[in-house]
Amino acid sequence: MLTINLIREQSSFVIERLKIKNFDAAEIVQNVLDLDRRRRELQAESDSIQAELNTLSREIGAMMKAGRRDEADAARQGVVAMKEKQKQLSETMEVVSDEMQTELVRLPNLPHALVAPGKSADDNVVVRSGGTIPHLYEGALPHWDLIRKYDIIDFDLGVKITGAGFPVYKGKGARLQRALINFFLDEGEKAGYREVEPPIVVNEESGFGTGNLPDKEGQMYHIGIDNLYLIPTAEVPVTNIYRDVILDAAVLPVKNMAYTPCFRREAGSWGAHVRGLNRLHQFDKVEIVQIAHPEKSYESLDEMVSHVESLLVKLELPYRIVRLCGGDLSFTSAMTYDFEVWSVGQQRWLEVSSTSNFETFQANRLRCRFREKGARQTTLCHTLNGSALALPRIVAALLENNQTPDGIKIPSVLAPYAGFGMIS
RNA sequence: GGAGAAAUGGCAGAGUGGUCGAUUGCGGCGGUCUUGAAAACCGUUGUCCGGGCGACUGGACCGGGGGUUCGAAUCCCUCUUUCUCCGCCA
Repeated sequence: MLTINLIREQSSFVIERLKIKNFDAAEIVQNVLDLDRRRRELQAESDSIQAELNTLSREIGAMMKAGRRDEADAARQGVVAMKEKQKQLSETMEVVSDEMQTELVRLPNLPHALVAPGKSADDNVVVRSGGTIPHLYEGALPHWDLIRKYDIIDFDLGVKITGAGFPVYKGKGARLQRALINFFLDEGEKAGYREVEPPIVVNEESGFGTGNLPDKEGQMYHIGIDNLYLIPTAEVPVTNIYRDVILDAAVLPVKNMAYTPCFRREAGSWGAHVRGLNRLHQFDKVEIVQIAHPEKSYESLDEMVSHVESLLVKLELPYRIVRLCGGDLSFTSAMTYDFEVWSVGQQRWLEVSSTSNFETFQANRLRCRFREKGARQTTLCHTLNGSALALPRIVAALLENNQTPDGIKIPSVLAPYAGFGMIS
């Protein structure tokens, strides 16, 4: 959520910047400004009547104490009408304030100045690439055939137990999952992230804090009886640790990471390009999250990008890093780098990580602030997060890219974690 | 799931209808003293929303929401959470 101050002071800038996201903000901004003005008028009036009431109440108290009953009773009569008026004003103010909030929440985050204009993923900017793309050998298979051949991931079994998009990992397939999770967590720890294990169901307020509610309501599994949501990413519980928190500037940046399963309904997004492990309803992911000083948050973003990149290098996967253009940027993000690995079996890039700076957009919803030493004022933090990494597409790429006629080779960095060097 | 008790500022813990944003202690910050530190002493120390260039100033907040009252941390209703006992249980 954008701050009301920004809109008050720089409304035309807001409208201009949002054009990069192909978002026409003019009408909403105008509504917000009107409602904000009205809200402040109502508050001024309501507050002054309340101040008067408070004074009168104190006087009545003094009269009672002094035993002047008659005067007190007379004063009491006069207060009733004022009370009614005040009540109406404050109720109206509530309504106006809620309306303003509703409008404000509809505005996406402003893209950073470096974000290029653009309509779709085609306009994203490749900033770096690495690794070598392996050549297909005769008889090479896409991963959905490889997992059958070696009997390591079973989609049919998942359908039986739950439904489509909930695979069962078996034997070395399950072991490989665990190896990747441990490898990612160990690497994260070396990079200074504290591991946390958060709840994987969250309440409404947490969903709102990170911007998943109300915007992406349909993407999450909802447990109606308890009004809780299955997390689509560890970002939600981990970032919400810092909801309603005022941090000491000296502790920034705060770095946390978590492994969790993630649940996504993916309503209406099925098709030929999402076969196999490409898109699942449940998958595993290690997420890194930083709470940063506003002046240092892009340093944090760079550091996170380097960290994610180092994982791909160690896994010996061919990758590229793209900076999303305005049209591809999410509602909440100011800048996002996507990481893609080359899938030799499918002959295309697969997104395996999305690493973003949300600046104050989430922090404003979360009321996550910090204070400089000795300062009285609090300031909104910047929040960032990134996948480091999401498992399924990494597994897909590992299987496809490392297949040989004799089996699938496990990258040397993973072998000690997996306990085997080959799936055959 | 049943019965009971509780929820107050960073923490501990007073306050049961009137000037209480809230006694006090600890912690934090600033200072005096000291070669330095500790101790001691003095001062200061919540958040949010308005108004004002500013000094400053109005309002709200004692778990959340609602009610009674001229006036609520204090009384009533409701929800949530925590603790104790019982039941069930990984």
